Amino acid sequence: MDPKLLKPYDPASTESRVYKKWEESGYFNPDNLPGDRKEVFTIVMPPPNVTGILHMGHAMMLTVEDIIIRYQRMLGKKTLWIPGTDHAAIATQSKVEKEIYKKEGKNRHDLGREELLTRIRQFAKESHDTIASQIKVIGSSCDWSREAFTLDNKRNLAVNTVFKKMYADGLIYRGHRIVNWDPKGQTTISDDEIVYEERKGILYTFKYDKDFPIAISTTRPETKVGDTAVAVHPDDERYKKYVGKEYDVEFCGVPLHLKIIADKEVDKEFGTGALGVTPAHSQIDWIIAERHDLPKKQVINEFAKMTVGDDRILNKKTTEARAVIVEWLKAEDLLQEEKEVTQNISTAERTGGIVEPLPKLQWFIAVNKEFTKNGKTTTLKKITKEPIEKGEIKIIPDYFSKTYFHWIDNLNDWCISRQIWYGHRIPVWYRSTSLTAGKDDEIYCGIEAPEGEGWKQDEDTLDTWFSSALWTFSTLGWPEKTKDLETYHPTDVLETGYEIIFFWVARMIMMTEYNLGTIPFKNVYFHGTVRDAKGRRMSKSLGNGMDPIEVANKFGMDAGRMALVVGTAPGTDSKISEDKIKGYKHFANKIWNITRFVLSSTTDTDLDSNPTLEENDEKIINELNKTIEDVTADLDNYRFYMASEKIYHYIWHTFADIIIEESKPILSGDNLAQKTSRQWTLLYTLKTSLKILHPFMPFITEEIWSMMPKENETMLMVESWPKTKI
RNA sequence: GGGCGGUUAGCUCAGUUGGUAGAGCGCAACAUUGACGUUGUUGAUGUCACAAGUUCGAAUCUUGUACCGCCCACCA
Repeated sequence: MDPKLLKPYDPASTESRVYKKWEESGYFNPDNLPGDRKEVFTIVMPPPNVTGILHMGHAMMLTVEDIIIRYQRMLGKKTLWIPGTDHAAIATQSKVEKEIYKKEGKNRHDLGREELLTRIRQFAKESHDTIASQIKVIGSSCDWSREAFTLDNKRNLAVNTVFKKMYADGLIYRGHRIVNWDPKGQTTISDDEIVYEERKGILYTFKYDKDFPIAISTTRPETKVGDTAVAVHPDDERYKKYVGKEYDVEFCGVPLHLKIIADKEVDKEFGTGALGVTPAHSQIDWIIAERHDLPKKQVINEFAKMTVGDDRILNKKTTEARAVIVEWLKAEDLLQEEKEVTQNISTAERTGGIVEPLPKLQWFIAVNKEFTKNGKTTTLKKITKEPIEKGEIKIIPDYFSKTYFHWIDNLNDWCISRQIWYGHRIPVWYRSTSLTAGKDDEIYCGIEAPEGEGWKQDEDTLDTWFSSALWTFSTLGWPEKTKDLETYHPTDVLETGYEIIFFWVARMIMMTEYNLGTIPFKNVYFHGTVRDAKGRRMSKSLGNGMDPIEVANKFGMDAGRMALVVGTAPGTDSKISEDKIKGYKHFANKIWNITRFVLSSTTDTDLDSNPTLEENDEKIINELNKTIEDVTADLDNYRFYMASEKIYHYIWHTFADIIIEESKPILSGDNLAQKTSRQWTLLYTLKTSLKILHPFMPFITEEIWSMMPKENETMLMVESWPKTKI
């Protein structure tokens, strides 16, 4: 018997050694797997952001994916799990910018584009290395030889290829529209990057001028200097007589020309039933202005400061200008009412800055524009929705399909250009000819820079989710026609958190359907959010985060993995505590001791001998078979939380508490037939238990496997999943 | 405002096609030192949120109510 078994199990010294052994075996790479494997099984890892270190949520994701891939590998499939990381454009750049500012007092413009990018790349590399080592600590059996990064050369080729194709199809366009501007991050963001925060605000009701006939209500009086109309509902009897009339007023020193218009968008019941139209600083007002051909006057700039007026408000921040204008309204006796209201304020997800709607020339993806695919007219919206509707892609748990449809139905064009430097630069070049000096009248979109003089590339980069949307096929070598792409795509399951269903899952489906005409994955499995023992989100500010590495050091990653999986149903948030993890550390110890008992009492037993089994032992084997069947069905149906619990329960409360206990008198007795039968049964049960536990607790099971009398030449990770027949 | 979940033992949660409830932790008592004290045995605790309905039978299906959580949304 292995001398290590005489001491308590020590995960710290075991786990890294076992991982190295797996890596050296080459079995993470499907090309090296033993046997003839016809069926293929693929997972592409959701790439963690290179903004820092992994947290327990990542650990949960990696654990579930590793369970799936290890199970499928043991089923005899050719399994590929591609690891990777995400450049996370805005998140990474703003993090590095912040650090540089803190240490050196310099901003991005002090450094310049190239220098900042050099610094960010350095940071990203370090972060990547940390993440890669963490992924290994968790035990992930992924193929490092195929590792990808969303911003490496191959992925850049994929991004540019897609951009060019969509541009040619008219699905990517440049347009002057109201976008979500983040004054803090100095960039546009997409609708999905907005986080609404409920705050108290004041709804002011006032008249622009003593002689103006209608009072309006707003929470942002400072934007009113940009008003070009007042809109009322066409059926509103109170205001009908004013429609079509035009007025000139001076509003806090700013001359305004206001037209009274009728538009059905206006809610008669809200406020005074009249809406001051600020085309340049409100999404809906922009649309109304388009309908009525109103001028769009921008009065707020990229720094959220006023660009009009006299020194009372000019160059003041919007909030300061608001106070000035309210004072002015009071002084002029124009203010009729101040009412406290709760409102949802838009903030930028990454920086927390209050989003300022601004009109800007940006790049968009047209989700409602028709195009032809396989001879059929369709839209991006349709091809994103169909695979779920038709059941080609199954979502687990399925109630998320409803959320998915709801999002698609309300989807607007996706703003993809970002005014930051770290990311895929937009593959578009501009040139002005001598005839139209100063105006870019020539545009070129291509994978490489165009020939000829005077071309200047677009300064902007792409939304990080653009490159992530290509992930299942860009990681397999697309646009090249690689063997990998042919073999491993579509992938089998996308395992990720439900919070990125729109950001990522939907866009992957959209981009894969558009570019490849196929689904990116057959199943989507959503894990829940990992929360602390009190149910709070883990965060830096609360200081309640848990480092997976510390968990591994303190309890062993096997224990951490079990704690992350047992009792955590898909789509449901779960709580984790040190107590829970500790319980599974005890479980690891239990298995260790079971092994010690079994191996020390079966030194002469040969599993190949197939002795005639006693009735009791037949029963034991039957019960084991029942467990295998249950666990297999659970794994096939993505019920990892149940499979893990059943195995735990079987090993501890059946194998150890019942089988081993009742074996003691048999083993020390003198009925040889009974004893031989029981020894065989014990060894068989141990061996089989290790197999079914392996996907969940890979380290300790592989370690014990190497101590088994005959098995030490092979590796458990490539053993076959137990069959119920003996 | 719209949508989606949840409400089961002190705590955390299971309960896959309807057959009068389970696990882990915790708690209580007892045992025991040759697999394991990171142990074993035994035990207690639940009108399965509430109401109505379908059914021979409902934690499980239907409808409604209450509370909690989450997501979405251009009422200024």
